[in-house]
Amino acid sequence: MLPTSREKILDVAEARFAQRGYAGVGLREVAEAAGLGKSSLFHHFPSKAALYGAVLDRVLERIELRMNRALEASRDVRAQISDAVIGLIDTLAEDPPAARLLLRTVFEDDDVSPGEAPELAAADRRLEALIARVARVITEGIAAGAIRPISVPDAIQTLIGATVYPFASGEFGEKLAGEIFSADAIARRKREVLGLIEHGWLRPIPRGEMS
Amino acid sequence: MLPTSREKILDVAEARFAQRGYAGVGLREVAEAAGLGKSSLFHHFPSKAALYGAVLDRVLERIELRMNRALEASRDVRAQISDAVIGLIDTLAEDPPAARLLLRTVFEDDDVSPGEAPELAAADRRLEALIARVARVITEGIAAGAIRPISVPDAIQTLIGATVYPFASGEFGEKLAGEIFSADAIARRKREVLGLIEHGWLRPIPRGEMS
DNA sequence: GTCTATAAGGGGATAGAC
DNA sequence: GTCTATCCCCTTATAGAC
Repeated sequence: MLPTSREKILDVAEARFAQRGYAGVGLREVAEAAGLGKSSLFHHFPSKAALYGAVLDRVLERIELRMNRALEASRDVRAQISDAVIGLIDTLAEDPPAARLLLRTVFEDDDVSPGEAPELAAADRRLEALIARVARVITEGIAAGAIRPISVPDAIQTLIGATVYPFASGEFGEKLAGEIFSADAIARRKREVLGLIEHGWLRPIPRGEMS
Repeated sequence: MLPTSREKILDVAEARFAQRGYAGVGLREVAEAAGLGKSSLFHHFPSKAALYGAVLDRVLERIELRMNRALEASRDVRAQISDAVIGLIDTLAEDPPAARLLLRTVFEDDDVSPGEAPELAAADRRLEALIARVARVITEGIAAGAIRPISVPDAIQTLIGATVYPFASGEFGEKLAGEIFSADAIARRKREVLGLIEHGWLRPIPRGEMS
């Protein structure tokens, strides 16, 4: 079960783009790591932007698959959100370059704008649909009284920051909190986000101790 | 009060590095935007890494100044954390490229490792001291019973993700939640983070409604 | 302190042989 | 589908005139 040439290229490119960014990666480097000459890359992908788009769309597809499963269930809103967070964290943990690639993509909106390649436009649509779905669930949760009346877009931004960023934080994160992708760190991240959503950080003030 | 040549260069470089990243920015672009020829840049900064380090250290200095003021006060731990969050958000809001520059720096640990230039090493030390200070406050808060027994490093990662990332999210963030640096958006971000710390997202279940 | 000129190398992308 | 060779542009950095 050797990977096809195309998948091998995508694997290599995902790791390189995540580590060094769009501008920092040369196609020569990608091609040779995949066992090809530089020019042969252009037979599989017509441009650097198209390659990046294909890498990005594949990552988003994996996340979409897992999160949609959590959000499809017609259960309690709390459980939907919890499972979506768990699904997102698990996907990011199984594909270490993914988190950094996603955040880099957000930052590099010049080089990887949807107009640069059709693959980038496809990834853009996929992400937009996923976010719309999460927004709908939170909005319904507020309407049903299960969630405080928070700002939904701001809540989604917090969710991204609290789940995606730590898995993208590399050496900095490891120095701060130890191995990022260890089973323990993954479990701690789930507890951190779920606990924060449910209770916040502060300890409830026991009855009779109100000042 | 025209900026000195050095400060003008730093202003231009901060904006460019934040927008396109370390590898994506050419010194020619920076020099000409600052009104110099490319080679003249090397008179002020001996290398690209040194310039980046100077930019980064200046950003961290501003953040340190504001956060230390919030953390120095010998008040209630809750107030220290709230004021530190508010100070961090205000600093990021007053210096729009800062958030993106900081997160890019975390990601680009290859190009901007402390060994590349003394300015980068200085920035590294500054950041380390700031984080240690925040960690101390949270740890004391837990010991005093004001904060739930959370993992301190994970809490700091969440704090970074929930405060820095949204101000770095650029076009993506604007599409999701509107203008990032409007007074309203800044106020909403403060409410979001402080509310999350204090209560979480979920609505407390009213008495007698426990299932 | 700024400039021109140059060095030495890498970038993305294309043409055409095999 | 992979290769070699090539095009043209940009990169960091240095040398030396003014």
